[in-house]
Amino acid sequence: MRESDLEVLRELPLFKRMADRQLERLTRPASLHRYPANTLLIAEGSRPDFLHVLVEGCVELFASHNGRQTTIEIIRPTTTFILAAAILDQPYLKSAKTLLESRVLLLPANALRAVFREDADFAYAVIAELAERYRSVVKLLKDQKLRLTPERLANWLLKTAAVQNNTGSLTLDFEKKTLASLLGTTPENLSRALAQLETAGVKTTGRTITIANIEELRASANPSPLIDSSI
Amino acid sequence: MRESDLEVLRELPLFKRMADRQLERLTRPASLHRYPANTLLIAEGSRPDFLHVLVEGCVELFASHNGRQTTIEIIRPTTTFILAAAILDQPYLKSAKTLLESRVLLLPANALRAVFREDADFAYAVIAELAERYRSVVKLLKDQKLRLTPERLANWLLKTAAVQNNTGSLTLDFEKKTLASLLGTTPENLSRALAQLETAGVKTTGRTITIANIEELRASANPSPLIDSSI
DNA sequence: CGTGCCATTGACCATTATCAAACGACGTGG
DNA sequence: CCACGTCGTTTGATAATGGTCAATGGCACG
Repeated sequence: MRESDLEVLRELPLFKRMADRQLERLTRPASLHRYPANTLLIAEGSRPDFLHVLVEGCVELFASHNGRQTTIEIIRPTTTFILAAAILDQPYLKSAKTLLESRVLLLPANALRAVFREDADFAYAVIAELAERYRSVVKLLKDQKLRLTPERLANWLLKTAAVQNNTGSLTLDFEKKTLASLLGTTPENLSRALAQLETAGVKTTGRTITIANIEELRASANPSPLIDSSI
Repeated sequence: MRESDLEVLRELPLFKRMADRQLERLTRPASLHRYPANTLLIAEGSRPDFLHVLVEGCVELFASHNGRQTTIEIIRPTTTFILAAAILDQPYLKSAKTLLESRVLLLPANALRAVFREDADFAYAVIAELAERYRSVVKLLKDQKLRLTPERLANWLLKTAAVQNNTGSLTLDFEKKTLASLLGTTPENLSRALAQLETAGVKTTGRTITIANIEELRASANPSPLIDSSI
């Protein structure tokens, strides 16, 4: 592992306050990999050998059942993923694949489980991380059950535009069908939902979407901190 | 707090291995309450002062937005609820109300946060609990996004019948409209979904539902351990 | 310069929600 | 003990939402 990667790890809330000795114990057997876009990293149902940390790129978490498939989350650096499965040593509930060329750090799950039994600060960081993840999935479930597709889209646009820049424009760096699946709909209906939002000042040209008037869109999206906040 | 209630607490995975001294510190300021059915215990958006433990009865966790409302979970004894909010000291994402007369133990959230910083066993138990909760919400989200209403109902029936007894009959102890909301549909459509499952041997009389042939229902429900298992 | 896949559009169908009405269980008060 | 009202459930009719199928155009990549 390169020194610069170790620094990246140190920046994560999960590892920020960890004792040097413990961090070394975790990172010594770790390895950093580079994957091209559209590489399957994890297959739903398999056993978790590693905690994954996305260092660079973009990863989609998705699940399949009965011939259907849905996107659960899209992960950005720097984030750990599939923490719960690694901790419990239970089969992955989601598959993971790269959407862009990505660098991923693999930390052996057994080292992880050993370390947080000995490092109270780390144990607390894991608690905080899991609690936040829990809340974010609850928000996804509320979004799905309490909103119609155009509302989900409008709120997603507001959130994403706010993260990318604050000028009210955003650019997708993955396919629209992936966004459709994330929103719980089909590519066809995403197209229609985007067309429908034109009346609220949303203009789509290829992968770039501009929001003419953020306040106007916000009024129709009706965002709620109990569904849309990142915390 | 009565001695018998303390024993109940000790049975929970969360408190099983906790040091006596720490448990006492947590339970000294705790209080046990009895609530009639249909009592609001927690309002979405408010601040978490207590970790709740359902000791007896039945509690519904639900969320509202934009005039809509949906049930997230139905909790049975003995279970803690709204753990993540209490740990992070963040606003509740869900409301909670009793569906039956219930007894609920309230543990002050600040005592909770103090204790798991000092008791490694407890910290680990919290980690395991949160990881399991996280996985169970992911399963709910998959259920919602990957299945149609009759499939969700069929799988819910199989799970619930297995928990209640193994004879293939089950009795609801709450209203059908609550089940409808849990399944992400309306009472009208739940009625129709139940009628539809009659062809698979499901017979509804009032609040009692009998499954003539479990294997036949299972074939049409297509359950998956990655969505339906309780672990 | 094809070939293949994504995105869009239109037509159609499936699923689900809403509205309305009727029925029945339950509890209250006469 | 019965009449009545309330509310949950069911059923039917209708509307809205979303999914599927098919066709087209565009763009990237070989």
